Amino acid sequence: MKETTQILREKGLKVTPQRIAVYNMLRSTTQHPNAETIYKTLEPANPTMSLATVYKTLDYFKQLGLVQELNVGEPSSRYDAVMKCHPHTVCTVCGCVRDLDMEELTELHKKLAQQLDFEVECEQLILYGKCAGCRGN
Amino acid sequence: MKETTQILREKGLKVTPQRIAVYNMLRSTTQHPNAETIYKTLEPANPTMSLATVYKTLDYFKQLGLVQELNVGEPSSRYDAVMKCHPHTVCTVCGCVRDLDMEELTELHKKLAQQLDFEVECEQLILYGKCAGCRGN
DNA sequence: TTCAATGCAAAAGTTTTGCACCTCT
DNA sequence: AGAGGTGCAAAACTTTTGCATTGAA
Repeated sequence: MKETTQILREKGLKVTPQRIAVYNMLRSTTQHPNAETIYKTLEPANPTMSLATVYKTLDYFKQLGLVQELNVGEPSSRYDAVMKCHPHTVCTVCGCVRDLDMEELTELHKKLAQQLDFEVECEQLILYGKCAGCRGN
Repeated sequence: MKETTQILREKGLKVTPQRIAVYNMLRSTTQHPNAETIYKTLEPANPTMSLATVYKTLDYFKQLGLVQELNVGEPSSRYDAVMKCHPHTVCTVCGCVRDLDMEELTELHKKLAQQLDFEVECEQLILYGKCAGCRGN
């Protein structure tokens, strides 16, 4: 996996501990955390970090194509370092968000969209329901 | 089309001019307005209406299954009186939100989700891109 | 050294809440 | 008459912004 430092530099960003921390966290989790969660997770190890910087950092990352923002209907946005448009599941009980990875969808949707006179740039499918864990209880 | 008054009554809601106005508006538009837009649209004809009431009304409607909330990544939520889970297109230029209606998707997604140990209750597909109008310019 | 990033605090925007008054039933 | 709804204002919450200080190059 490419060094975080190198990736930031390639995007023309100054490399700061805060930016490294945010990007590393997003790369190493599949949980799609929101800004608040990112802040609370990183704060113990980076005591000077501020929430405003997390927001500013996420905004830069988003504009430079390092992360994507994901809104599943909660009040706050989640963030994902996987840049490819892809479907998600959202558990209606615990709220967990998971990735799906299915090529089939993409092809089908593009074909369908062609019939609609709408030029698809990105697609997001969200399946709301109960995850395996919450169904068991 | 069923009377708005009757529908509200069946849900156990008191029938007020504000509730009638909000529900009628949502039923008669395909634009998926947000609370602010609903308020501004209705305010001229209902001068005493307040934004807080629009929010409270939408919240009741949502919980009683009269409308669904739709979040396409904007800061504010949009609302739709079509209750069936269905896909949308979002124009990245003008921001317009349109419904798609394609049965195919539902079937495919349910089949795919079965493989995932995830019980699908509702699905939302959002295609981001350029609408016909914005592509022309 | 210089320019950009950070952190703080204040502000902005959306949504919720408390409460006195009003209105539907 | 009574339960519940409305409107107003204040509050809550997420996100953005301004600015003085700090830090990367």
